[in-house]
Amino acid sequence: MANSASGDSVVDRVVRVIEAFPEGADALQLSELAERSGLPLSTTHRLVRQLAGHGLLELGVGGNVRLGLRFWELVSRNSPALALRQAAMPFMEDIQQVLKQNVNLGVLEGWEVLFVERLSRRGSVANRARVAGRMPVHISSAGLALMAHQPQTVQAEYLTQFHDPAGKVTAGVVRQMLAETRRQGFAELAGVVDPDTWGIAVPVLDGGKRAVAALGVVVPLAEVRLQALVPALQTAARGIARQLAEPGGFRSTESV
Amino acid sequence: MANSASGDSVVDRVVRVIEAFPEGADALQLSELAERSGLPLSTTHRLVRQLAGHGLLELGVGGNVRLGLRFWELVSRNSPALALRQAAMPFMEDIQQVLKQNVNLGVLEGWEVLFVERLSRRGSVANRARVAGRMPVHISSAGLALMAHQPQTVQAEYLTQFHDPAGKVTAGVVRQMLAETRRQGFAELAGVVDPDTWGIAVPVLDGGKRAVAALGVVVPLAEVRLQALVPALQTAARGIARQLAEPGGFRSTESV
DNA sequence: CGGCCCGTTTCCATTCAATGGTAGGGCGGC
DNA sequence: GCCGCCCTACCATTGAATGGAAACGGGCCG
Repeated sequence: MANSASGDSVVDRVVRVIEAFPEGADALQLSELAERSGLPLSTTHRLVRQLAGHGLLELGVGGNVRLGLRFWELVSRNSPALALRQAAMPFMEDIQQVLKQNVNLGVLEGWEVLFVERLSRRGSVANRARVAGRMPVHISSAGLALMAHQPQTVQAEYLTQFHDPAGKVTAGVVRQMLAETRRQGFAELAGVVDPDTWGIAVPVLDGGKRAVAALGVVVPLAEVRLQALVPALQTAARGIARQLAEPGGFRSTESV
Repeated sequence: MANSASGDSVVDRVVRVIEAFPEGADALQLSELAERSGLPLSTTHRLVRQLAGHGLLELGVGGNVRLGLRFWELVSRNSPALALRQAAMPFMEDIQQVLKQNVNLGVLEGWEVLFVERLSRRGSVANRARVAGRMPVHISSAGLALMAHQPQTVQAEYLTQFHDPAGKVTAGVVRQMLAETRRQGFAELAGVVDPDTWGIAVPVLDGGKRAVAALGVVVPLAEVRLQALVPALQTAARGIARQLAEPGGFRSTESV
């Protein structure tokens, strides 16, 4: 009953608060935030007020809280995500204008794909990928493209821990999909994400042939022209890779 | 010589650290970060390690620090910036395809414009606006469009505090520009940002005729066809406004 | 090869900021 | 009008945050 009954530091708690915002929710009640973050109401209240004081959170009328523009600004302006995005955007737009369909760009984060950018025209087919959203590796073409071009050790580790909550897919199946993806140089996933759509993705490779990102499209199942599509994607991916190689470009996560 | 010699809380310090990243810098030395944030080295080191533990920062090889993808993810996925962007993107792409030039989207933050999105084709003219970057209100067409459609009280307050560091522009001149912008319904700025470019922007108005964002383009000074351009922008701006009005849409900053 | 310099990392006694239970206030619903 | 819910404010307690100092590491120069 003193400094932190739960034994975590102030930083931990701030992170808890930020992480408590569920994806897609724009505003939360203070009490709800407290519950979600697992912190006492008093503590949450104090932290929120402090963060709001810096503009990182914005306080609405009745104690409702949302993330502030300032926070987005601070974090975005130096994020590797932005650098990657900037390098890729022109190529993504080219692809999109030719195909008139969804284009997306993802990176590997944990054992999931994190989508950094998505272009979708009105009228294009549904696309589950959301900007700053995640998807499991094994049910997204971008995920397969990324994982198939990771070092063997990483792939092995991924397959070891792999577990499908639905219990439908086994690690063996995923291994085969990865092998096939690697062999082809691109990933395809028909009707998995959505019954009527086809996902296709190619890796963006760095100097060491490691995938730092994946460039993908989602097209209607009917009109798939792989012969035209894949080369276009691969060309774009090379362009992105070249752009990244330039000074100040994006480097993949090289943690300690 | 105990808890915070400088009298600021842990939250304050975390913010200081994040803010210490200068725009565009992808990695910082720990010592540099400590100096920039004005914190003792030990403290900076401890905070950085904690944040890195949560993936918000990433530690490079020799104590160099950068923002983590996870941070971008957490902050982006619920940011009003993303909501606004999502509503605006399709319209921005339309505009861009017709004009083949830069399109940008900004909001008012403090007394500056914060650019939330920018589309730029290769080959289009230079554009100072960077995503998550800022520009002064009075030297950006987006800024004028935004400020000209704020409540009178806000405009008055802005003009009162206005001060051009270069000393060239007076508040009176800005007032006139705002009036002209308001009269016309769009802002134009020729050769100010860049000598050979023309910036044009229109406000995205909410129900109360208040500008929540500004949609702008940057075109070469030579080929300006206002008659075609402005209506196109205004149409797009209305489309964005309509999209925002939908449930879950972007609401402008309504602080306490 | 050795010494030096510079930056990162670890250690630890001091102390005040963080904590959170409790109480007050305001709004809406029954 | 009464009750319940939620935000806000208060305040004694105490352990987490602090930062100077020293150890560590590695790259450069003499």
